[in-house]
Amino acid sequence: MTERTASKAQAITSEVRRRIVDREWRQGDRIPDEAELAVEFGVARATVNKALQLLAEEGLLDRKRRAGTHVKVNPARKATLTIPIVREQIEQAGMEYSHRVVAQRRSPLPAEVAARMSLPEGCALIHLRSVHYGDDKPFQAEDRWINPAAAPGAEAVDFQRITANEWLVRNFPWLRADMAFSAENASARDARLLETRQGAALLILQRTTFNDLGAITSVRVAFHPGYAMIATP
Amino acid sequence: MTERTASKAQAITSEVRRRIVDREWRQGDRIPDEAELAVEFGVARATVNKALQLLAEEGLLDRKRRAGTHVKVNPARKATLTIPIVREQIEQAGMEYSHRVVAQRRSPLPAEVAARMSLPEGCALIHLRSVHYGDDKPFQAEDRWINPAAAPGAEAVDFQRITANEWLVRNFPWLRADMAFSAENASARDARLLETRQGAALLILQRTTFNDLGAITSVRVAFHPGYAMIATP
DNA sequence: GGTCACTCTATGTCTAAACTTAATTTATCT
DNA sequence: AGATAAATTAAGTTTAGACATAGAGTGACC
Repeated sequence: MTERTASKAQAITSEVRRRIVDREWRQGDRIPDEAELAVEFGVARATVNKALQLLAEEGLLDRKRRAGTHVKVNPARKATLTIPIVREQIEQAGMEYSHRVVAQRRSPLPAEVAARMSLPEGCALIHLRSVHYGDDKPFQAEDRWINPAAAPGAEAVDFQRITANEWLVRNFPWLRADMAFSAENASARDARLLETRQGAALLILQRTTFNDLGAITSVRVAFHPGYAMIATP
Repeated sequence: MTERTASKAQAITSEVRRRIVDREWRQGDRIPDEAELAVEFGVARATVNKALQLLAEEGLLDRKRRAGTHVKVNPARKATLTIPIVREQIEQAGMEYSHRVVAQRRSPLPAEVAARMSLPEGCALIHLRSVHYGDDKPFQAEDRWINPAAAPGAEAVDFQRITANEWLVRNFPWLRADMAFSAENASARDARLLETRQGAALLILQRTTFNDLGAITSVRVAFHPGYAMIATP
């Protein structure tokens, strides 16, 4: 517990984590209860509680009333992905951002997208295809459907001036989102937009967001070949 | 605030989230301070604090001492990925799990992996290649390097009986992990192991874990074509 | 042996109060 | 005006105490 700037709760978190990593407390072991640890560390029980809840969220501990706190046997730990705004991501990498809207029109919703958005097939949404560039090299190609019923005002926006992502994120916070990563071989269109060869392996991010009015938008983002999405634990 | 089983803090979290989503509190707005909200909701300030900290972690609020709490302008929200144990994932999908160790031997570490593990190039680690099957269809192929210096006992384990992932996860909790998703065209070996065609787009998960003794393991997991990794917000 | 009700305990949650700290605002001085 | 110091504010953290609640353990009863 030799943290410097950390709070007491954080110091306890680190110390307990250390005991687990150093196997002083083995997988499956029951650890001392909050009251005992509070005495050991010389803090209030609420502080120990905060520390242990953190580790439970992290996936290292199992906590149950009356049964006590146990070190997880199979710590299925989590990784968090921060999905940044493309422009910020590119600018942060020291490149110059630009983007191009390839197509913007009202179109009937294809079945596959309709299912993801829980909307009837064929209903007319805004369909937007655009490419984002860093230093004029294609960075990602997005294929997006926007539901004006959940995002009123979307019809009137000029998505050449502000990207759809930015406009939506700034104006329509979502309540729920579905998200999935996969890989696809570049189609002829993907290859053309990303200036790569057809068949190249592309990382695909598929995301649909909802507010209380229904699906806001569903987007398929294709990253340029070789791109890696970093996750932090 | 009409939650049923929720705690007061959670009820406040939901209510504040609703006000943001419904744009009663717009992006950039300063919201009432903790003391005011405590009065409005009839709870202690600590309870409001807990609720707002949750929303700040969620990425919806910006909180600064003295400056107050503001609705984030660009809510760059996070998604969490739970990396499950393959066997559990396959069994949960109702399939029968099996796996095959393709190769297990001590080999000198290639430069690329050495860099990821912060170990000297050419130092001899355990190199393991295996394939995991669901109902005898290849599900993922892994290429793993294990550092016995950080995971003592690894040399003696029979990875045919227990998968490396399970053994490591059960015995060596990590402190830090690097993780990245990308897409690659299947190499001849990938194609053979995953029973697909060469060049098929594969989702690749690259992960390296560390404890206080250094890098434990570095693994490249190639998923079968078409696999999608789901993230929850 | 199995079922039921009861007890007990460790965690979950909340409160009121106090103190700490970062950051802004205001006042003061040059 | 500009720089510097002091006051103020809102969040951050901790505490002691209280009560709620899930769920494991116990024992009575059939």
